[in-house]
Amino acid sequence: MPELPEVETIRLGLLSLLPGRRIRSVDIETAKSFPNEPSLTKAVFIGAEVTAIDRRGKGLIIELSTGYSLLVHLKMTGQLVFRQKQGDGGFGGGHPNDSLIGRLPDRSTRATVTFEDGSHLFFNDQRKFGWMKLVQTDEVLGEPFFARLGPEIIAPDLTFASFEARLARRQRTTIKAAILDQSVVAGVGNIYVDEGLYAAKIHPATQVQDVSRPKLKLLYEGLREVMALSIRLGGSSDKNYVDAEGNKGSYLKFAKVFRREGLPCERCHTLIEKMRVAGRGTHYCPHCQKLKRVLK
DNA sequence: CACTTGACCTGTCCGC
DNA sequence: TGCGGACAGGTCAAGT
Repeated sequence: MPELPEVETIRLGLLSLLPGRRIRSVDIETAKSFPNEPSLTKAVFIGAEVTAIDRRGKGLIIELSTGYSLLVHLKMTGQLVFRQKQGDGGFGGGHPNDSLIGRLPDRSTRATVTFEDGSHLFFNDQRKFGWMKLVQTDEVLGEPFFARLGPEIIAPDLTFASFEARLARRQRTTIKAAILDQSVVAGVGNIYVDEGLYAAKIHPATQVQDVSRPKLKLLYEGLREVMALSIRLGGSSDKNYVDAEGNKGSYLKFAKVFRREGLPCERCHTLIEKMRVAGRGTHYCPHCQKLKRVLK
């Protein structure tokens, strides 16, 4: 899915589009994608006004005037796309190559929210891993997904000392697996963990306990910089990701290793390689990111 | 307990 | 062209 920068880009888009709009109806095509009881949906969703849009880790929180919030997790292939009117093609904005999708709803549309003014919010999700669910606003952070999350990797008050201390809970696994663990820090996924490890010159399969303190500091700084840059660029569009208006993000043009296997490293010109770490496709420079093991 | 591996789905791409 | 298998931005339950 969308990782933190993609979800944040969607949040910013929705923030300029949804607050103040009142929900007229919802059309659920795939029950798995929006499994709330119809009676609850009718009571707290239909007729509600959107009051705020928040984000925690890779999860979105659409706050409603009824004291409930619509939580959304896009997982791997989810999209939340707003259209003023049904049938808008999405190709008319002057950026014809920036849109991945045409008329909506389409084959991957799992639910459609219609507002009083006739505009729509489409929840598309090819693989059906994503979900939307209604929860009382004051209980959102107690939801299992949110309750487990560590601090935001981009939080201004996340210090290096805190980052290091949280990683210490995962000494005997790979640094890549530890960073992907959302309970350690929230928001980093498979693209940005590879980019951050490249920035810090750490081999992704290094045991956490074998990463030196200076390198850990570089990783902390690298992850935060990469996230900030990607938010500025509207995120990464590899396949499915689009923002709230259906447009792609451009971060991948600046990626140093992700999906660049076989291409030269910008630092040393060694060819980028791909391997499997923590069950995920992993991109790295075999020269800049050497595997080091501390023998005891 | 800490850690790893499948499962959840659909679609696409690659080798035979 | 068809078919099988691997793989895809994420989590979670069930294994060891």
